[in-house]
Amino acid sequence: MARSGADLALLLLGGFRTLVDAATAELARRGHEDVRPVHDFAMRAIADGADTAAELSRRLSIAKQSAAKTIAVLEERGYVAGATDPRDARRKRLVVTELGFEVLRTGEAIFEELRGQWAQQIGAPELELLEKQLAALVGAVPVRFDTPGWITRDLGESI
Amino acid sequence: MARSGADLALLLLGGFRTLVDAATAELARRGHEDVRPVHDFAMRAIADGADTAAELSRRLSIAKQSAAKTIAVLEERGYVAGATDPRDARRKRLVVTELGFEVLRTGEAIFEELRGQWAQQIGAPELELLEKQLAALVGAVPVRFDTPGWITRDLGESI
DNA sequence: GAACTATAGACAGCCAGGCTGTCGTTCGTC
DNA sequence: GACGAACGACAGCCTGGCTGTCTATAGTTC
Repeated sequence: MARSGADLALLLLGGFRTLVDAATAELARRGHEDVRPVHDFAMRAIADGADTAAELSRRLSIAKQSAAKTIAVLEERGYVAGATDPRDARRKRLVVTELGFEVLRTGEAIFEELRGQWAQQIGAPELELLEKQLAALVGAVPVRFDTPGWITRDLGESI
Repeated sequence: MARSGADLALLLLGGFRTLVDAATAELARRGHEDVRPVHDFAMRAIADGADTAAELSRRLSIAKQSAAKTIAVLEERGYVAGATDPRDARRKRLVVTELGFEVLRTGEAIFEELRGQWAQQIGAPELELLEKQLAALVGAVPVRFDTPGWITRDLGESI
């Protein structure tokens, strides 16, 4: 029960953090301690066709340089591999490695479990309605990543 | 309509960001361009009795040093003033200045307006139910600030 | 085929907001 | 009076954003 609009914002943030914290912790427990939420989002985008730094930056609405930084981390940790495109020597085409896909699958499963817990608590139809209403309120506003570090840090820890 | 648990998390984050971005932008429009969400939260806590760096750090669940950093910014910008406690020379008692209170009031009004818009879109009873359900789901989990920078950055911009 | 423009990615460096570790000062208690 | 606890300050680190500048390559136009 929010007392004000600011509390509503905190509720939304709290809900997000609850999910993401739990997911990050569980993912770490299952052997992926070096994955943060941002990494999950980035890998999803890469797997989904954003296979160059420039494209990833557009997809996530972040600076090209920030995307390159994230990619460097993912490559270093073995979640993503890159090779120069034979048809365009400027591009470095990215692929998600098997290890990366494992993280994506595990993360998805964990989030699915968490969502199931929520559905149990308030009822599946109610949760669906809540999601529908939130989607309507959020509208076409895309989630961007030029936000404070603390959110993404938790993201990384939870996914 | 979320397709998965991860999408639910993104919806929550999106809702938060939508509110906070709008609030930060509006607050900047009304003359407070240097206030970020963290600052608002910190000022609320200070006004609410967390009037030393150590106490603020406990209230926000952040490191003492991080709290001190935030306080330094708030002091520098004139939103908070501090003086050594005459009864305990170790402590530096903080007070929110009139300028600080103005920001708090303005921020509150803006969030109230935004919440009103949401209530119009999905109906006031529905919004209240949504808040109630979210509160139940989030439970006793306090919002902590050791999260990725992008969330707090947006917070700062929006409140 | 040469010249021009657009795009990819790399390098350097900045900023915010977290963090740890260390330290001197002050308080309170024994 | 001595000792431990708590406060605040200083230095320095990390992450994940950012800008600016640079080179190489590609595509387009003359």
